[in-house]
Amino acid sequence: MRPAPERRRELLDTAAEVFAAQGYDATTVRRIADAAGLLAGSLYYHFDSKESMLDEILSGFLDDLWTRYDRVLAAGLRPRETLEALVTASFREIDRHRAAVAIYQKESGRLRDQPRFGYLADAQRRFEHAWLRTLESGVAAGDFRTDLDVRLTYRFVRDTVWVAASWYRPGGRHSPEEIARQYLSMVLEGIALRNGQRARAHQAHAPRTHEPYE
Amino acid sequence: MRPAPERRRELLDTAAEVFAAQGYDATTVRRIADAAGLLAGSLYYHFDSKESMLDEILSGFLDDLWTRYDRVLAAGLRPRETLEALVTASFREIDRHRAAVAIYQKESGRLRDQPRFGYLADAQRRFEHAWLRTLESGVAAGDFRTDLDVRLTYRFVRDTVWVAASWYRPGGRHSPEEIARQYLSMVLEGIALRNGQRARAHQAHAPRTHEPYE
Amino acid sequence: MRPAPERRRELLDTAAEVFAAQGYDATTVRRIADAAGLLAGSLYYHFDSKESMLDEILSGFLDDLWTRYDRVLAAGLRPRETLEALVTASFREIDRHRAAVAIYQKESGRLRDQPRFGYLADAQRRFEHAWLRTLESGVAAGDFRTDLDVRLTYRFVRDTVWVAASWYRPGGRHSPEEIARQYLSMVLEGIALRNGQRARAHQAHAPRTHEPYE
Amino acid sequence: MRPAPERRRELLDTAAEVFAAQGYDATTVRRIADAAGLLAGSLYYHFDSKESMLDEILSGFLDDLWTRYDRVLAAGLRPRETLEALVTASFREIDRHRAAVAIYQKESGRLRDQPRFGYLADAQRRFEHAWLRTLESGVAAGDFRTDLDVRLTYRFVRDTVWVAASWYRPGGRHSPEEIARQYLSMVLEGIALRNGQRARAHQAHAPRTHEPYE
DNA sequence: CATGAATGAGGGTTCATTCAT
DNA sequence: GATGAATGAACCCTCATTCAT
Repeated sequence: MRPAPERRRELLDTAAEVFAAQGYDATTVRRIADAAGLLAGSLYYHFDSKESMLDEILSGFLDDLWTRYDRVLAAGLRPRETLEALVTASFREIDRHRAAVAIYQKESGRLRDQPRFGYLADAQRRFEHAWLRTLESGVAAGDFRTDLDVRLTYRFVRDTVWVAASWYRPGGRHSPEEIARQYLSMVLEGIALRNGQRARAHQAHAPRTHEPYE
Repeated sequence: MRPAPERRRELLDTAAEVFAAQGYDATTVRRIADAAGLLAGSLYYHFDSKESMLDEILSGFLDDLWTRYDRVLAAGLRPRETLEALVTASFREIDRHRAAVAIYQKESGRLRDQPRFGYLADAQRRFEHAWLRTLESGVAAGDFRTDLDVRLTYRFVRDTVWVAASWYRPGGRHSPEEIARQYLSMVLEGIALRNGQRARAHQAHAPRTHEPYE
Repeated sequence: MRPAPERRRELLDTAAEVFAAQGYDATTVRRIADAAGLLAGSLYYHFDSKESMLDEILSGFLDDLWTRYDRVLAAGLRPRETLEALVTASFREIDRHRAAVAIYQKESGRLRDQPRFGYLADAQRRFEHAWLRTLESGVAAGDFRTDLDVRLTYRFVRDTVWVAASWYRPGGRHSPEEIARQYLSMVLEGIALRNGQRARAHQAHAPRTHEPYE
Repeated sequence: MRPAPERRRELLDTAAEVFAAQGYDATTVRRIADAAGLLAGSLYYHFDSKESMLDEILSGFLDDLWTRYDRVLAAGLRPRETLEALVTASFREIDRHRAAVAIYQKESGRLRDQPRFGYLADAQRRFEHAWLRTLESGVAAGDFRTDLDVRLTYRFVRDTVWVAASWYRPGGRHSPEEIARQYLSMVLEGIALRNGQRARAHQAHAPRTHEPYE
């Protein structure tokens, strides 16, 4: 078994694309091989199994994601800034790992229960913890509204961000940062127009002056 | 013919539950049969195929949904009220058809291309049209912010609502109306705290005095 | 279990028709039931199994056939007259039991080996014996050519007659007797034109003056 | 790609043998696989479906057959010689494609209606046309008797030849040419003994001096 | 590294048959 | 006599996986 990590990456990217488009179960190993330009059996020189491809795709994505999240969480920002930073990091991750995110969205619910994919449940717990802490300390700090159910808010923000992977196409009109900004504006300020909204809204569009993470 | 349609409904509900939990492709017909307490082959007395079960589940849900949406859209409400009504109707639909909504979320992307499921693409177009019109006339009427990309807003609102099906459990702590109210409050006002927020937020919780639709 | 032998016969005729058209294995019990205007399960009030229908159809036909053949064979005719009588009896049987004959042609080869259908092998042996004896004594008596392989001739005559069931339609242009006459003329005299042929051929068409059998 | 086509041919021959013995519908894919010495699923590496095996078997046979028939029909022989040549070609084809012919006999009636096997109906029409023309011009030329119904004669000759596939075993006592000769003798001259028959019959057995076709 | 051919487990589906009503 | 619903065995076919070349 030689190295050739680039070929591996290539094949993995192809697989991720097909998994994302067809769903993991509906994807045959042959379809991946077709897309990659070799025969089904040949994939087994590079990977142990179809499942291990999925595994590698998902864990690769989560590793990247946590690297960034951890940097944000360790930066000691104020709650609202933390939230903004996490959302922005998420959209950047969607940009880099679109297929993996889409797969994660669709399949993680069921995979979580299998021992091999236990790390998905772990990741979810860490997500929940990070977000809840951020929101709760934001409420305590007067950054966020106090009248909302925090769990509901958590789900709202979380889902709101990740589903974007289902329609986002890298290289499209909006950069990930631009999308993050608009999403943050909606999540934080709402979509309803109010007195003085225009001023605040304009702020939301203003170029960020610092980007402490990544 | 006697109580045939009820049995059909029973089996369909069981199937929907399993499809939602495992994904359509990962679900074997035997598993559905197990859950329903009969043998795999017996399902074919009631249905033509696994696919036709899926079809019936999805189209049943969409029919119900459009019945309600159409009532709302025909009511001649102001844009913001229309949006509130649509979101509320959606959460009620999630409450009644949780499994179907979850399936729709996960599978419709891929099914859309098959002739048999062409109605999924149609439905999506009608959704888009209804929502975009509501948002655009809301912007024109001064109900909604003018600085947001309308398509982005559309996706934001749409996804935000429907993903809820992935965690919602009927009969849980919050009624669909209660969840709708909190979501609407977040979507419309945002989660950030501002001057005078408390008053408005309180309003969001106030009991609705009229429910013109459904 | 009450009598109702007419219903039985009706159903059996329907079954025979479908078996003949589709082949026994390709015929589903449900198709027979459809054609007979009842539900598949209801057939089992009348018959033990699909196979027993087939059995009854085939043995019914063979019983009839042997009744006639035996009468012919017992009549003490000269070999050539015996042959003519057997062929004529066969075409009459094709007329009365067209479907059964067609089924017999297609399926008997395979059924013969099953214990339940052992009588098919018996029948074939009796056929062979009757025909070979007729042909051999015909050769000895100077009725038939001496230069032909008798077994080959037997197969030639036998098949030549029975395959007709595959295209024969009762109530068509030609009566069974008419067809028998033409076939006999071809089998006995050949299709080639020869000196004095016209006279003999005409004879073949002449009305039979006696019909000792049937 | 190396010796792939040979394996295909091997498997196809095996399948044809089993189809011929058991009937297409009564034959399970597994049985074919058993006879070929591999597992049922492995057949699908070589063929799309059970039906496509049948298709290939039948169309392969018909292609071969028409190649020979066309050569005969294009040779410009006299009607009687044409008939002799066609019958001889048929028996040679039975020798080479015994199983396929038997399958054709048993199944073509039902298959004809399926779009995929439409070529069976075409073939039948071409057969009919070729034979009828030969017989009719033979009648006109004084080769064949004028007192016979031509359609009946056509069926007589056609069936007479092809059913032989149900009992013929390649490598048996008689060569296909020998069988053809005896059949032709019976069909043309009849089996009845007549004045001067012996001379003509002897001719029928005489070695052919020329074989212009094949 | 890749191919071609095969394996073996299972999946969707069909269908003869049963039986309470 | 017939129906509606179910059984259970088997069938065709798919697909992840293996392995000699």
